[in-house]
Amino acid sequence: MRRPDPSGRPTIVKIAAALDISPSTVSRAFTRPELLHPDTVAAVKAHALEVGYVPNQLARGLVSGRANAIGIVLPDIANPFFPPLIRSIQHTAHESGLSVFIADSADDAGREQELIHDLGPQVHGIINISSRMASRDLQRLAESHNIVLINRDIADMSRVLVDTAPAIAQAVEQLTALGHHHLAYVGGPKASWSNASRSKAVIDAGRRHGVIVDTYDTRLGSYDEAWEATHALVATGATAAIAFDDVMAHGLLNGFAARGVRTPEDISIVGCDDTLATKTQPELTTIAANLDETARTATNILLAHRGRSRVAATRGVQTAQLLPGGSVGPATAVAR
Amino acid sequence: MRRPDPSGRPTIVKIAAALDISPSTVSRAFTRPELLHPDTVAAVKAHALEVGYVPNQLARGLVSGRANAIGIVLPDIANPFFPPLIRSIQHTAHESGLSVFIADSADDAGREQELIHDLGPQVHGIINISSRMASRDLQRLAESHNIVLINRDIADMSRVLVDTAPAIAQAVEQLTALGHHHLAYVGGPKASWSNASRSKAVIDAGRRHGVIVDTYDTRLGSYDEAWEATHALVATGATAAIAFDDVMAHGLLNGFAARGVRTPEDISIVGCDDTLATKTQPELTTIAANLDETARTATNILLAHRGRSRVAATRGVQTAQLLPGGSVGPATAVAR
DNA sequence: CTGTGTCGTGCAAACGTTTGCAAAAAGACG
DNA sequence: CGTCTTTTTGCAAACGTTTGCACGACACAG
Repeated sequence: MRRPDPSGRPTIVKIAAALDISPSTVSRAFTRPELLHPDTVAAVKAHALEVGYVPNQLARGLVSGRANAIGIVLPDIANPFFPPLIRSIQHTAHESGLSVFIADSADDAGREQELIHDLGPQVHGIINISSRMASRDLQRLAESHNIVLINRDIADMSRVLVDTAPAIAQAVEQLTALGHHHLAYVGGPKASWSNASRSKAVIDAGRRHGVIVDTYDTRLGSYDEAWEATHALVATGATAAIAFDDVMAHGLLNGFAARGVRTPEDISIVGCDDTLATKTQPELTTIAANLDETARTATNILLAHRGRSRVAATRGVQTAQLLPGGSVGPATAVAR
Repeated sequence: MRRPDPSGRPTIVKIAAALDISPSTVSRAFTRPELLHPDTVAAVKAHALEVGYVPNQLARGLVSGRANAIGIVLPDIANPFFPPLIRSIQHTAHESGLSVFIADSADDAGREQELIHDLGPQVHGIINISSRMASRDLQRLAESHNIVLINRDIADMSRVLVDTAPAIAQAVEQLTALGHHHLAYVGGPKASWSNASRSKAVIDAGRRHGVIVDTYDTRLGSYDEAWEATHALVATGATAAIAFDDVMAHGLLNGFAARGVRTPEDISIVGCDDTLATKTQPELTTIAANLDETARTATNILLAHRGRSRVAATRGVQTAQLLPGGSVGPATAVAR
């Protein structure tokens, strides 16, 4: 057969030959050293280091049935909410010797499904963040894949959720106390669980405090859409806006500013996810949880089941906190 | 041996058995359909679709010597410069049926080396963005790996560079024409080629136009460092600042604002990379290239050599453009 | 008909590991 | 020193593909 480069990468077999022992022994020196004589392990490791041996994960995964890798599937890498999660997942996985695939579905549920499907055989499992897929499609995929969801709540599937409801309730309460009687929720991506859950939290809290809550839906939840929404918002008389995330809050901030509406004097703004809160002027009041922990939890759910056939359904909840900034102030009369 | 689930994923062998043909034929139906009778191909594909067959990339990569995957290694996923590149690389790779590994080195050259080393056997090649490694270490790695660098210029290695020098020269010229005689360059990450090259471009252009150029070095090139730098900057009498990137430009903008220095009335600011230019107030004047194309070029260099043993050294250059915003204005006398 | 191609398919080896089982070596004990 | 354990090692099969080679079938020319 093909012999690409005769002196290719060192393999277990070559090391075994050089040391005049069996390949199994070399293999075990790395995977089950406690089974071997310490001297043997030392000799193997020394030689391996010398020749620069790196275990071939493909062969490893092939025989053991599952690769030493996990996948991340998400709607849009460029959304600042995701990169910190990715980083944290990758670091956690790396500690266990796993590599990480990344796949961006461009906000397309069909593509998302395809990516999970294609990634399936080469990974131990997949962390699917802010999935846009239909629940039944996810459940079907979960029959043949280890899937852990982040910010998507589906019964019988493993998931880690950031619960923003308490902090949103707190924000609404504070706004009410400051004299705001008319709030607006500026919504994010349609198919997003986070959006549905935040929207509901604002409406519920508004109802409890007897204030008006308008809801502005957007398609993608982008900065530009939020910017544009300010046009409609100024006309309603709302004195405070809660945005789906910080990117949109930022869009509101700048959109209002462009229309001569000052924050927080004329309008109060609350963001979410703390992706750029301290970088705006004024600094955003926002709502956020510890994403590092969210990511680690999700990754560990996946890793806990290495070897086991199926990941048992788990539900992890992370509670977000209200982080006061300078974008909230007392209500004032506004042109309506 | 281990038989985890008797009726596991469909394989080529099972399909072959079901259709009463040889596994080779099934394999060829996917990889070399032109060798087969069209009817055979159709039958195989139909059956494969029905049972939900997905080729096992591990086995595939094992026998063919290289995996159907590439890796991305970079210093910090959370830096907004990278995600668009990642997305573009992943999409391009996906079109060729390749998956993408992501690895974040946390700005640590040692870790970067380790990640490339570990990823090596499971990928066809690695795109190393803004590498922090020493040149000789990279060159040594390149002996045993297909590596394409982005924003790192090393002879005899494949690389794609964003050339900001012409646009920086143009910016300096414009600033000079507006009466600025004292510029500052606020530098980014120490080990970054982009930083070295931008710094040099500012200094060279300043010299040509006979203006003073101060250089402020930072360790990481962060927003906060830029913010802090404004303290020192206001004392020097510089009337314009060119920042390593938009994140730092943003830090300058807000840092100056906090000190009562207005942009562009009191200070002009030029950013780089166009990661958030339109989202600041005023909008940043910035310098940027088409990252999509950069990413695609790098990916294609890697893909062009599938099967070939080694990727030939290539040098691609993308020229960045000056994008006028509202953060540059005429020079005014400033307290010095 | 026989010889020569061409096309479609099958055989079997190989890729680099892991791992169940069994054999060999080394200690323990009387 | 035998015998019995325990520790350490080796053998060989298996994972799911790809691919060099060869064989059979069929077509067409001579």
